Amino acid sequence: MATDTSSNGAPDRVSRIRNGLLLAILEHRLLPGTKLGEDEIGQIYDASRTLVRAALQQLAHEGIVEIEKNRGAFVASPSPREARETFEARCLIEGAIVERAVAARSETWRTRLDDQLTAEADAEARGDHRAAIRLSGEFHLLVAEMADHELYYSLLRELVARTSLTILLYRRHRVHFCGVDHHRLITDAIVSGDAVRAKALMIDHLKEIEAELDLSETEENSASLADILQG
Amino acid sequence: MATDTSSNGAPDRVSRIRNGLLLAILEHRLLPGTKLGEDEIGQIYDASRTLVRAALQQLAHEGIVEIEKNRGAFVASPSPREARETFEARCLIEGAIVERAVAARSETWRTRLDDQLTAEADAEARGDHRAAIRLSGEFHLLVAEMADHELYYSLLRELVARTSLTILLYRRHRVHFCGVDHHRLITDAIVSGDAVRAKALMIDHLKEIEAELDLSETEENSASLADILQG
DNA sequence: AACGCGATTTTTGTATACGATTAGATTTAT
DNA sequence: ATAAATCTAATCGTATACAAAAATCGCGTT
Repeated sequence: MATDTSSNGAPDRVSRIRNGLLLAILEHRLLPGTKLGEDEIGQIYDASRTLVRAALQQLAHEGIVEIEKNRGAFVASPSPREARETFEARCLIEGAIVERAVAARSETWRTRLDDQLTAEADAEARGDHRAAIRLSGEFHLLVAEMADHELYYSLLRELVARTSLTILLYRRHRVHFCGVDHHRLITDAIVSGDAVRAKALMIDHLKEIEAELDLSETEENSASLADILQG
Repeated sequence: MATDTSSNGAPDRVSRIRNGLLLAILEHRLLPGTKLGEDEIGQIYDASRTLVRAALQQLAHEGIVEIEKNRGAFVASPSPREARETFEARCLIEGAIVERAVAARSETWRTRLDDQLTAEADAEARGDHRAAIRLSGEFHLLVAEMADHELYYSLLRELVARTSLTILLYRRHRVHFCGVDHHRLITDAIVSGDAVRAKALMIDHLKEIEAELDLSETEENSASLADILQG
């Protein structure tokens, strides 16, 4: 399941840059709002600004990076509204995905899901938060891969990345139960063929993550600033 | 509801190129498979290849243009599989959209929907197929705008564009009932507040369009070519 | 010491140049 | 005459150069 644009084996240079940045964002090594200077990135990956720009524009279209005209690219900071919309879309799409995943269940997939859960548990057990947060997203993508629906898969990949940023910005408590146990339950329902239960569990799982966030409207800072200082 | 990337009033040059190409594709003036040479487009819009490339890459990410390495950009030709996935995704997303649209109904929106239907009927009446096909898609986008969900809106915009290409490639009969009457029924259900009926009508409408297409697997041309010539 | 203004430096936007790849035409050999 | 091979023209991939905008710093004023 290559993430490169062109499906030939050649991992073109812009995909290398894109994937490097994406991984750093997904693992929370690059935080929302971080400036992504073209020259700076170019030096790191030994590429010209032309290629860096292409990579940044791809990420911008995926909603993971924001480009401000004449100011440059930054790691995106989804607004509370965008966050809510992302979760709503995920419930909708992942609901459809699990139904398809149940239909596609097999021994092979059971093994892959098990391996995934093991990897997640391992990362959490040894306190590797960066791997844990990344693997947590990868579970959802694995289910999407099962569903054998290219469009749903690519949509979800973007949504998962945005969710990662959202959690970082809005979570209430420092630690976040990445939900390996939830993932376990969902997996059980899928492999046992219980589509209704699997769907319900998946949606509950997503809603629970959303509930752990504080998405109250901090109405666009600047506008409220006057009110706050007046009150 | 600007379609430009940067939401400031300045319609940057790459958006102009992008929108020009998109409109031509949506109105079926550019057909699937058409080569989109960088220099050629650059001369038309009086822009350098740098800007043209940016526009083409945007359209590629939206699935409306396909870029083949070292060969250039072409108007996309969705495969039957991609076509089916597009329709499935539209049913899912537009189902959610109409429910939200019903919740948002008002006199103002009733008027805008009416105007839209009038414009569609007009275009069909005077035989302006290009406008008709474009307006037909715009109806769905208007409902999405009602739903007040930025993410759903932008997803649907891509799906509608892909649908336009799909219809052109796979429709059975030359003429296609663009479905102003369907749109009328959906509108009635929305303004009357009948969410269940509106959703059912919308999904039926989409399934009917899909049913008018011939999406049988014509197995990837090249692979079958050998078989055909041997037989 | 704080603020505002202007020069300098950095960074982005766009065009263009050059090497690499592909497609098409012409030639050559079977 | 057909098919393979080679050459040529057109097109893409990438780097770089230059212009324009923004950010930074330093200076002088209050």
